[in-house]
Amino acid sequence: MALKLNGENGDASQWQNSSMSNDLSFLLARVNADSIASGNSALKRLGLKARSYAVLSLVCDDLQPSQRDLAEFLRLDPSQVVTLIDELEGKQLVMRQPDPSDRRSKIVIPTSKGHTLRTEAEAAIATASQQLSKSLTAEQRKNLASLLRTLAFS
Amino acid sequence: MALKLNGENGDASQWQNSSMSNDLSFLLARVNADSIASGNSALKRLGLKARSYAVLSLVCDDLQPSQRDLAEFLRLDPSQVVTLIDELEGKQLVMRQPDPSDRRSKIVIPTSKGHTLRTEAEAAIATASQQLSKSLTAEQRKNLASLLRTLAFS
DNA sequence: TATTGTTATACTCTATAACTATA
DNA sequence: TATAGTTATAGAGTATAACAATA
Repeated sequence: MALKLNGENGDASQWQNSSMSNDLSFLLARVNADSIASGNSALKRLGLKARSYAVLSLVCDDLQPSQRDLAEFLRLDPSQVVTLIDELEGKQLVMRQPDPSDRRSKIVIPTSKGHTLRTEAEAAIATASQQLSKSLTAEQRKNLASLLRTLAFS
Repeated sequence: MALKLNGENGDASQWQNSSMSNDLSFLLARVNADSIASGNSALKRLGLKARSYAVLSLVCDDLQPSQRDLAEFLRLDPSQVVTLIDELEGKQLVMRQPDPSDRRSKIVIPTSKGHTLRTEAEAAIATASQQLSKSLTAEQRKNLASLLRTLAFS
């Protein structure tokens, strides 16, 4: 074997010489893969995934988003949002409500059950996120979130 | 419509009040989605995608990885690596070479055509990455890469 | 005519199990 | 018995086009 790999992250000292370790898109992809895996794992017992948690969480803020709004914000196709809302509505976590000012559009609002589950899910995600970024100091974590937020909303 | 959205990133001032804008996993997912889209777009004319570029780039470093090594590093299933190497080999960008010390294993090495394309692809990705992170200063960009590297290799 | 939600569909990505050849 | 690569297959995720209702 050309490369000796140890542990779940392999032999970092070998790979850190690779050109990819300076590649922002690669680093994002790899860290995101780990993040989704840890998120899905943490949310499993609640019957949610990273994706459905994001929708539920957004709906539970007081933004009253339409399905279109959710699609744009979460970088999803509108048809995917249909499926996600179907799921959450089937579990009585959210409800579709026609927008009085535009009857084509449907506003998504949370149920009390949805609010409750969201609170639990938020805690589960916080723990998973803490675990994921345990190699960073609290300040570094804040800094990382701030930089990503700038990229996300620029 | 409950939320007014303008431009490709929507109305940031509205969404930045949402709970998700503090959620590391969400921020990673969204920025990664933009990164893959811009990467794929930049690589399209070269017949590559973000994924195949990562493999080619790694192979073009002098690490002589086995397919197993690539799978572990890129967080891919070994069967996915088969497909990726098949593609790259079909385009004569890389070659499979049996490992003399373990004939079960195959080392992947670049062709000169592979090296050439990798150089072009590297430039394309650099431009796309620059574009993606144009809202950050050079120092912030370095800082972001450093933080992500810590997470990726911790 | 354009847009929202919806459905259907196909395409990509990812995960699993089984097979072969080696160790 | 265990591991690397391979194959087949199914499941999840994503993208596209078309349709009904509404603007």
